[in-house]
Amino acid sequence: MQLGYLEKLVLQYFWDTDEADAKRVHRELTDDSVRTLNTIQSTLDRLYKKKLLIRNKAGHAFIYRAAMAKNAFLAQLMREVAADYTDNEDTLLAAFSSLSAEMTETQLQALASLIDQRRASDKSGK
Amino acid sequence: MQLGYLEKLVLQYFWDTDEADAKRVHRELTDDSVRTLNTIQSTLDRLYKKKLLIRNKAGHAFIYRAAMAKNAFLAQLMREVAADYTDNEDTLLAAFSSLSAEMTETQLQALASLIDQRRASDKSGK
DNA sequence: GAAAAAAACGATTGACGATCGGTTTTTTCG
DNA sequence: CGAAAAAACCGATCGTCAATCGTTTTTTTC
Repeated sequence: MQLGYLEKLVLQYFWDTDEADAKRVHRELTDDSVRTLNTIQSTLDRLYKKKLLIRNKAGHAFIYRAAMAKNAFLAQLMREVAADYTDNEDTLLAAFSSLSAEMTETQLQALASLIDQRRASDKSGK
Repeated sequence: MQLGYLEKLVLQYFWDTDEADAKRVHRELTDDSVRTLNTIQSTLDRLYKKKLLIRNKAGHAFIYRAAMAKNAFLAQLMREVAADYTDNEDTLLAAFSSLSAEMTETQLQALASLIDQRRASDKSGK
């Protein structure tokens, strides 16, 4: 999923803000009037068509909100990236391996405990 | 680092093949004559300018080779992606967290041991 | 030095994001 | 209801960038 500058900006906006209509996004995201409301509208529509935003017609205008959590999106994105360069199925591990190759001991430690946590909660949550 | 279809294809080629000149890449990567040697040359040049390929003039022609290992490249790519959507500095952890959220217990286990390994070798290697 | 090979230059085409102007549809309200 | 305001929709333009080659220039090689 390849996004442009403004698309990223708007998407990030919705990770901080629960929901908003075009007008609000425009007001809160664009300092002066560098961009028309129309531009924001187009961007919202593009993001909607890409399934990155959800929208509901609330009376008059569309109210948008993020279709998925930031973390889920990041994960998807990274899986895509990895898949783009790796034939085999276990992309995820390959990706992790690549990344961990450049982590410091401290980071590795943090990561290890993060994994422990996840595993523990998976077990109890099941 | 945004790459096009052919660029990816060529880059992957160099992860399998130590070195090659344009002619060889063309011969081995393009079935019929869907593409001109010239097209390959342009692509090689673009990848070179993007620092993804190294080249040396060996007598007559340029000999290209991958500038970095596949894993290092993947890692860089993912760090970029993560940085694109995360303000804070600890992008790497955020990325990992996102990805691990969708891993199975088995994968988590594999990852955990992978990390142990890395930490162990870091310690002994120092 | 002339032919052959490779590199460099640059033009064209096709995607796609950003940006709006204009038009149509929907709402609102006096 | 009917007009004005708001929002959605349509589609055009511009900029960037990959893909693809033709052409020209530079190097090599005999």
